[in-house]
Amino acid sequence: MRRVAGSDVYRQSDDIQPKPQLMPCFQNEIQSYSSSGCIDEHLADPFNGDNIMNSSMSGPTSHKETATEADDTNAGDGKAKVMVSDQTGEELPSASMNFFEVTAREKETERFGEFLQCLSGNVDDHVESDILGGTFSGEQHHELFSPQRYSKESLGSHSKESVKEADQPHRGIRRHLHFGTHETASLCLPARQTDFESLVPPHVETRTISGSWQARNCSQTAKSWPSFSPPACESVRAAQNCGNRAVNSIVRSESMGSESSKVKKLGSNLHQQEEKLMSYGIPFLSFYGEIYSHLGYEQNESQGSFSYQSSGIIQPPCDSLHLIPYEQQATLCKGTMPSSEYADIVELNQMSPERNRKKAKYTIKREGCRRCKCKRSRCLKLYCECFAAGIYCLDTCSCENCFNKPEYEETVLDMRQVTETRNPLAFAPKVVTNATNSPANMMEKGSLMKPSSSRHKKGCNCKKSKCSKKYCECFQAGVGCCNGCRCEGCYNPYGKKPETIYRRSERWNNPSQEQQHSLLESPSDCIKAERSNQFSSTWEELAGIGHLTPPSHCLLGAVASSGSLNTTDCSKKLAGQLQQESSVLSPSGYLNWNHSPSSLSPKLYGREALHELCSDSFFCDIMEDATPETLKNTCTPSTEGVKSCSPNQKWVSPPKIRSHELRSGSSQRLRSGCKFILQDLPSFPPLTPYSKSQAAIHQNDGDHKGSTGYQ
DNA sequence: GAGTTTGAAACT
DNA sequence: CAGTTTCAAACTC
Repeated sequence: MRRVAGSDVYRQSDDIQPKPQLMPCFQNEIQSYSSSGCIDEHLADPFNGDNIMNSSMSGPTSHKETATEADDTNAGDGKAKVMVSDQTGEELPSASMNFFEVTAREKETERFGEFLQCLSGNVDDHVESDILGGTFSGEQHHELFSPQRYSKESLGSHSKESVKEADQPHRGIRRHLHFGTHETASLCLPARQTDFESLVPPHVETRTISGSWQARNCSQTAKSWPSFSPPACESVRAAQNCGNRAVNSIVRSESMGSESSKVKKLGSNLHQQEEKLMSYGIPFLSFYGEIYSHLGYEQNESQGSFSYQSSGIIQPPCDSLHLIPYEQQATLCKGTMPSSEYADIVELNQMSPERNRKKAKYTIKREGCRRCKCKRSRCLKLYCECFAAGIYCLDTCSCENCFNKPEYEETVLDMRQVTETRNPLAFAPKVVTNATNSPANMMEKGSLMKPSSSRHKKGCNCKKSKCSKKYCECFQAGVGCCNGCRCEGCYNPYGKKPETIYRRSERWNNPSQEQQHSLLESPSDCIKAERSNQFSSTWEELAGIGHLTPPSHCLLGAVASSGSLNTTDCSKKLAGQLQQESSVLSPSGYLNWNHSPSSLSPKLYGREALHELCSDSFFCDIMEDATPETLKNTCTPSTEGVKSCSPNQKWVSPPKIRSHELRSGSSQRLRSGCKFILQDLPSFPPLTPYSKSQAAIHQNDGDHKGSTGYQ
């Protein structure tokens, strides 16, 4: 019997019923200002119920109808029940929604004025007074520690609070800043986007913020929402987006036009305020990031450069889709080119003029219509490109019964959690990129943006497409197939799957390994043996460092990569060594960290995750070219040129480690793995200055000792 | 635009 | 963990 369409979604998430949230989203506003070109519109535009409904219920799907219905209802009694029906006509549990009432709207407008005031220089007053004054009440404290509740309240009950707090002018903002102040102490950034959204009054769309949940999550430690590595943090995809930007720059420059100066101005102001906020540990990134990304785009695209001019606090938005405003998601999504659209562009440059034209037409066509078209998944499963990418669906999507919208934030978050429970790396970047790519490498194989050493994290499993069509994830991502792929008859133009597994094993330069492999009869045996050997350890040992900030994450990754170490002791030793090495690798203390901190939450990462993270493609193939010369010269014996453990190799590791490694047949592989992890994890934008980060780590260590951090 | 193919994701 | 089903994108016509 055929299952009722979409029923699984509800089965899975009985508690995850769509929870329409009425707070209009800033992101939508950004989206609209971009098109209209003026952010001031939002500031000046008084509360507009229609807008709210339209924005919160926007979408090409049935929600629009729902919105209309709700709006009508709203006109009657100020409340609306949104009945969301799925395809089968089955009525979803409705969510009763309290809409903002007129007085509340006015107050919210006032609050937004305060918000703006904060942005223009008074933020620290609020924060400081709270910090110094110790104004945490028990209730507030509870709220701070109850993201779930807070999240609901921040939206569902926001209107009530608006009224209730109407005569407490600063409370709204201050209360939310408490979050930040508290975090200053605990370094637990808000676990929900709504926490930060709450900084923005309801009539200001926070969709930019909420839509970039991944952005904020990137700034979070592992304690917070676990899912973030979305393409948001997907450096490769971001790189593709950079490519997209090149294509879309004209569009954007036209759409933004003279308004860019306003955005710049606001961005500048925000930058200043962010620095203040950041000094208190308040995550201002999301909001700022959106603005900044606008600036970045404009600046760099006009210069024809893909590089970003960092503020010094935030790394190039180019590195992460999450920093791309919702509007720009739309723009990008017009060519969302999840993976290889950019490759199409690259391809354009290489093709004959005639084919170029044809391809260009194709690309443009795709740019105009690209987004998901989900019908049954409600955009809450990985089938959905948007969901999988960690972004909300846009109006440009053609999906039906879409719940991947800011107004269903909790549903989305819950589903992400469910998805991550199933596969902790579900939202991790599908393509891992060598962080050390030189421009030359970037140009290699005709790929402008796609480093030659990029590999699909998991590898494809193509049977019929020969990896030469977009059915193939590797091809789609514009990367070559690797040993991690299980494809058959690979003909990936970006790089065929290496012929034998054994050849790869030689790279480990481990005599014992080679010997071991020589005993294996088939490639599959090699795979199994190698994998089991490589990844026999688990991350349980590492549970204590899951919430550490990048440098420690690096260590975590490095240790994790040392899968062949089977004893905790060894891991500890290695950790010690790696800690030293890490300082070499990244003087700044910011090691490239590709996966979201939350994604690396030890609780979620078991053997499987480790296995996946350290998949062959992730590990083996890139290793050679992933290692920078400095490392090769110092502690990397794992080049082709060094077939075995050379006594002449100069190791930078402490003698005790070396002695251990000399005893260990997998020492070199370990090192290689470690280096690889350290190097290849895509850049994770340092969200705070190093000094702050270090202080944070220090503080965090104290605060979180004995805690796995993740909840 | 409809129908088919394909392979990932989800499910059993 | 393997086999099956579901799903949506990619592709073809």
